[in-house]
Amino acid sequence: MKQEINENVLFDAAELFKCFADSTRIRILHSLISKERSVNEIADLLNMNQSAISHQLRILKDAKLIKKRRDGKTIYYSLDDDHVYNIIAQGIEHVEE
Amino acid sequence: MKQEINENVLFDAAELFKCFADSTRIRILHSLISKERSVNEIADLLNMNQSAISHQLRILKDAKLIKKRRDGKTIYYSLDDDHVYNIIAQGIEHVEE
DNA sequence: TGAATATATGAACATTTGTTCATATGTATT
DNA sequence: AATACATATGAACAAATGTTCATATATTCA
Repeated sequence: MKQEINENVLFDAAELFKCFADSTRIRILHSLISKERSVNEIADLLNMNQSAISHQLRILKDAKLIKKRRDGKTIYYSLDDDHVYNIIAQGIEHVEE
Repeated sequence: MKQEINENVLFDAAELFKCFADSTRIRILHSLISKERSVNEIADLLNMNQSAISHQLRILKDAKLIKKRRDGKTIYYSLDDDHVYNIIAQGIEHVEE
Protein backbone atom coordinates (compact mmCIF):
# COMPACT_ATOMS: atom_id res chain seq x y z
CA MET A 1 0.00 0.00 0.00
CA LYS A 2 2.47 2.57 1.27
CA GLN A 3 4.22 3.51 -1.93
CA GLU A 4 1.17 4.42 -3.99
CA ILE A 5 -0.26 6.79 -1.39
CA ASN A 6 0.22 10.50 -1.67
CA GLU A 7 -0.79 13.30 0.65
CA ASN A 8 -4.02 14.04 -1.20
CA VAL A 9 -5.34 10.54 -0.82
CA LEU A 10 -4.70 10.61 2.92
CA PHE A 11 -6.35 14.01 3.12
CA ASP A 12 -9.40 12.67 1.29
CA ALA A 13 -9.47 9.58 3.46
CA ALA A 14 -9.48 11.79 6.56
CA GLU A 15 -12.45 13.67 5.09
CA LEU A 16 -14.22 10.38 4.57
CA PHE A 17 -13.56 9.21 8.13
CA LYS A 18 -15.12 12.41 9.44
CA CYS A 19 -18.43 10.90 8.30
CA PHE A 20 -17.93 8.00 10.68
CA ALA A 21 -16.53 10.17 13.44
CA ASP A 22 -19.83 11.54 14.67
CA SER A 23 -22.40 9.67 16.75
CA THR A 24 -25.36 10.88 14.76
CA ARG A 25 -23.85 10.06 11.40
CA ILE A 26 -22.57 6.62 12.34
CA ARG A 27 -25.97 5.79 13.83
CA ILE A 28 -27.63 6.92 10.60
CA LEU A 29 -25.28 4.76 8.55
CA HIS A 30 -25.79 1.84 10.86
CA SER A 31 -29.58 2.20 10.62
CA LEU A 32 -29.31 2.00 6.84
CA ILE A 33 -27.41 -1.27 6.81
CA SER A 34 -30.59 -3.29 7.15
CA LYS A 35 -32.82 -1.25 4.82
CA GLU A 36 -33.59 2.09 3.24
CA ARG A 37 -35.35 4.63 5.45
CA SER A 38 -37.12 7.97 5.11
CA VAL A 39 -35.84 11.10 6.81
CA ASN A 40 -38.61 11.15 9.39
CA GLU A 41 -38.13 7.47 10.06
CA ILE A 42 -34.48 8.09 10.86
CA ALA A 43 -35.31 11.12 12.96
CA ASP A 44 -37.80 9.09 15.01
CA LEU A 45 -35.39 6.19 15.33
CA LEU A 46 -32.59 8.39 16.62
CA ASN A 47 -34.96 10.62 18.56
CA MET A 48 -33.63 13.77 16.94
CA ASN A 49 -35.29 16.54 15.04
CA GLN A 50 -35.77 16.37 11.32
CA SER A 51 -33.55 19.31 10.51
CA ALA A 52 -30.54 17.88 12.29
CA ILE A 53 -30.96 14.63 10.40
CA SER A 54 -31.34 16.38 7.05
CA HIS A 55 -28.14 18.30 7.63
CA GLN A 56 -26.25 15.11 8.40
CA LEU A 57 -27.78 13.25 5.48
CA ARG A 58 -26.45 15.90 3.18
CA ILE A 59 -22.94 15.39 4.51
CA LEU A 60 -23.21 11.63 4.00
CA LYS A 61 -24.64 12.18 0.53
CA ASP A 62 -21.82 14.53 -0.44
CA ALA A 63 -19.36 11.87 0.68
CA LYS A 64 -21.14 9.42 -1.61
CA LEU A 65 -21.89 7.07 1.26
CA ILE A 66 -25.66 7.19 0.79
CA LYS A 67 -28.08 7.79 -2.04
CA LYS A 68 -31.67 9.01 -2.16
CA ARG A 69 -34.83 7.98 -3.95
CA ARG A 70 -38.08 9.89 -4.01
CA ASP A 71 -41.48 8.25 -3.66
CA GLY A 72 -44.17 10.89 -3.58
CA LYS A 73 -43.53 13.25 -0.71
CA THR A 74 -41.14 10.86 0.93
CA ILE A 75 -37.44 10.55 0.27
CA TYR A 76 -35.77 7.28 1.07
CA TYR A 77 -32.08 7.08 1.84
CA SER A 78 -29.96 3.97 1.51
CA LEU A 79 -26.30 3.02 1.58
CA ASP A 80 -24.40 3.72 -1.59
CA ASP A 81 -21.07 2.13 -0.83
CA ASP A 82 -19.80 -1.33 -0.08
CA HIS A 83 -17.13 -0.05 2.26
CA VAL A 84 -19.57 1.38 4.78
CA TYR A 85 -20.39 -1.95 6.35
CA ASN A 86 -16.77 -3.06 6.46
CA ILE A 87 -15.47 0.19 7.91
CA ILE A 88 -18.06 0.20 10.67
CA ALA A 89 -17.42 -3.48 11.36
CA GLN A 90 -13.67 -2.88 11.71
CA GLY A 91 -14.31 0.04 14.04
CA ILE A 92 -16.62 -2.01 16.21
CA GLU A 93 -14.14 -4.87 16.31
CA HIS A 94 -11.53 -2.49 17.68
CA VAL A 95 -13.70 -0.97 20.40
CA GLU A 96 -15.09 -4.32 21.48
CA GLU A 97 -11.69 -5.77 22.27
CA MET B 1 -23.92 -7.48 12.87
CA LYS B 2 -26.92 -5.25 13.39
CA GLN B 3 -28.60 -7.02 16.27
CA GLU B 4 -25.65 -7.14 18.65
CA ILE B 5 -24.89 -3.45 18.38
CA ASN B 6 -26.04 -1.01 21.00
CA GLU B 7 -25.75 2.73 21.18
CA ASN B 8 -22.62 2.67 23.30
CA VAL B 9 -20.69 0.61 20.82
CA LEU B 10 -21.57 3.00 18.02
CA PHE B 11 -20.62 5.92 20.22
CA ASP B 12 -17.25 4.32 20.95
CA ALA B 13 -16.74 3.53 17.28
CA ALA B 14 -17.37 7.18 16.42
CA GLU B 15 -14.72 8.13 18.98
CA LEU B 16 -12.31 5.73 17.33
CA PHE B 17 -12.99 7.09 13.85
CA LYS B 18 -12.15 10.58 15.09
CA CYS B 19 -8.55 9.36 15.18
CA PHE B 20 -8.66 8.72 11.45
CA ALA B 21 -10.65 11.86 10.72
CA ASP B 22 -7.77 14.30 10.92
CA SER B 23 -5.05 14.79 8.32
CA THR B 24 -2.25 14.91 10.81
CA ARG B 25 -3.31 11.80 12.67
CA ILE B 26 -4.00 9.68 9.61
CA ARG B 27 -0.62 10.71 8.20
CA ILE B 28 1.03 9.71 11.47
CA LEU B 29 -0.72 6.35 11.42
CA HIS B 30 0.17 5.85 7.80
CA SER B 31 3.81 6.67 8.48
CA LEU B 32 3.86 3.99 11.16
CA ILE B 33 2.61 1.23 8.90
CA SER B 34 6.09 0.57 7.55
CA LYS B 35 8.06 0.95 10.78
CA GLU B 36 8.31 2.49 14.21
CA ARG B 37 9.41 6.13 14.35
CA SER B 38 10.55 8.67 16.91
CA VAL B 39 8.58 11.83 17.62
CA ASN B 40 11.09 14.08 15.90
CA GLU B 41 11.26 11.74 12.94
CA ILE B 42 7.50 12.04 12.50
CA ALA B 43 7.59 15.80 12.98
CA ASP B 44 10.25 16.11 10.27
CA LEU B 45 8.41 13.76 7.96
CA LEU B 46 5.15 15.70 8.25
CA ASN B 47 6.91 19.04 8.42
CA MET B 48 5.17 20.03 11.61
CA ASN B 49 6.41 21.12 14.97
CA GLN B 50 7.20 18.63 17.68
CA SER B 51 4.55 19.83 20.08
CA ALA B 52 1.72 19.39 17.60
CA ILE B 53 2.89 15.85 16.92
CA SER B 54 3.19 15.00 20.60
CA HIS B 55 -0.36 16.17 21.21
CA GLN B 56 -1.68 13.99 18.41
CA LEU B 57 0.40 11.01 19.49
CA ARG B 58 -1.24 11.18 22.87
CA ILE B 59 -4.68 11.00 21.28
CA LEU B 60 -3.67 7.98 19.21
CA LYS B 61 -2.11 6.38 22.27
CA ASP B 62 -5.25 6.92 24.35
CA ALA B 63 -7.26 5.25 21.60
CA LYS B 64 -4.88 2.29 21.82
CA LEU B 65 -3.92 2.61 18.17
CA ILE B 66 -0.21 3.10 18.86
CA LYS B 67 2.27 2.12 21.54
CA LYS B 68 5.55 3.62 22.68
CA ARG B 69 8.97 2.28 23.54
CA ARG B 70 11.79 4.25 25.07
CA ASP B 71 15.39 3.93 23.97
CA GLY B 72 17.54 6.42 25.83
CA LYS B 73 16.28 9.91 25.18
CA THR B 74 14.26 8.79 22.22
CA ILE B 75 10.73 7.43 22.26
CA TYR B 76 9.65 5.25 19.39
CA TYR B 77 6.02 4.93 18.44
CA SER B 78 4.55 2.05 16.50
CA LEU B 79 1.13 0.70 15.57
CA ASP B 80 -0.63 -1.27 18.29
CA ASP B 81 -3.65 -2.53 16.43
CA ASP B 82 -4.31 -4.83 13.51
CA HIS B 83 -7.34 -2.84 12.40
CA VAL B 84 -5.39 0.32 11.61
CA TYR B 85 -4.07 -0.92 8.32
CA ASN B 86 -7.42 -2.33 7.24
CA ILE B 87 -9.41 0.73 8.21
CA ILE B 88 -7.07 3.05 6.33
CA ALA B 89 -7.06 0.71 3.35
CA GLN B 90 -10.86 0.66 3.20
CA GLY B 91 -10.98 4.43 3.42
CA ILE B 92 -8.48 4.81 0.62
CA GLU B 93 -10.37 2.33 -1.52
CA HIS B 94 -13.47 4.46 -1.17
CA VAL B 95 -11.84 7.77 -2.04
CA GLU B 96 -9.91 6.32 -4.94
CA GLU B 97 -13.03 5.14 -6.76
C1' DT C 1 26.17 18.55 38.82
C1' DG C 2 25.25 21.13 34.66
C1' DA C 3 24.34 21.35 29.78
C1' DA C 4 22.23 19.30 25.86
C1' DT C 5 18.74 16.63 23.66
C1' DA C 6 14.08 14.39 23.23
C1' DT C 7 9.49 14.44 24.47
C1' DA C 8 5.25 15.99 27.09
C1' DT C 9 1.97 19.23 28.70
C1' DG C 10 -1.01 23.34 29.88
C1' DA C 11 -3.02 27.61 28.38
C1' DA C 12 -4.60 30.46 24.76
C1' DC C 13 -6.46 31.19 20.40
C1' DA C 14 -8.66 30.60 15.96
C1' DT C 15 -11.27 27.39 13.34
C1' DT C 16 -14.44 23.83 12.63
C1' DT C 17 -18.49 21.43 13.77
C1' DG C 18 -23.38 19.97 15.18
C1' DT C 19 -27.74 21.47 16.57
C1' DT C 20 -31.72 24.51 16.69
C1' DC C 21 -34.91 27.70 14.86
C1' DA C 22 -37.29 29.72 11.23
C1' DT C 23 -38.47 29.28 6.79
C1' DA C 24 -38.17 27.65 1.95
C1' DT C 25 -39.01 24.04 -1.49
C1' DG C 26 -41.36 20.21 -3.46
C1' DT C 27 -45.26 16.92 -3.79
C1' DA C 28 -50.02 15.16 -3.17
C1' DT C 29 -54.86 15.88 -2.19
C1' DT C 30 -59.12 18.33 -1.96
C1' DA D 1 -55.59 27.32 -5.83
C1' DA D 2 -55.22 26.19 -1.00
C1' DT D 3 -53.75 23.12 2.50
C1' DA D 4 -51.08 19.53 4.44
C1' DC D 5 -47.10 16.83 4.66
C1' DA D 6 -42.05 15.65 3.88
C1' DT D 7 -37.68 17.37 3.32
C1' DA D 8 -34.01 20.99 2.67
C1' DT D 9 -31.51 25.03 3.86
C1' DG D 10 -29.45 29.36 5.89
C1' DA D 11 -28.19 31.87 10.00
C1' DA D 12 -26.87 31.81 14.66
C1' DC D 13 -24.89 29.86 18.57
C1' DA D 14 -22.41 26.80 21.69
C1' DA D 15 -19.15 23.25 22.01
C1' DA D 16 -15.25 20.70 20.37
C1' DT D 17 -10.87 20.62 18.07
C1' DG D 18 -5.92 21.49 16.34
C1' DT D 19 -1.98 24.29 16.56
C1' DT D 20 1.33 27.36 18.75
C1' DC D 21 4.02 29.06 22.45
C1' DA D 22 6.23 28.61 26.67
C1' DT D 23 7.79 25.58 29.79
C1' DA D 24 8.15 21.12 32.31
C1' DT D 25 10.02 16.41 32.59
C1' DA D 26 13.23 12.76 31.54
C1' DT D 27 17.58 10.96 29.95
C1' DT D 28 22.45 11.11 28.58
C1' DC D 29 27.02 12.69 28.68
C1' DA D 30 30.84 15.64 29.95
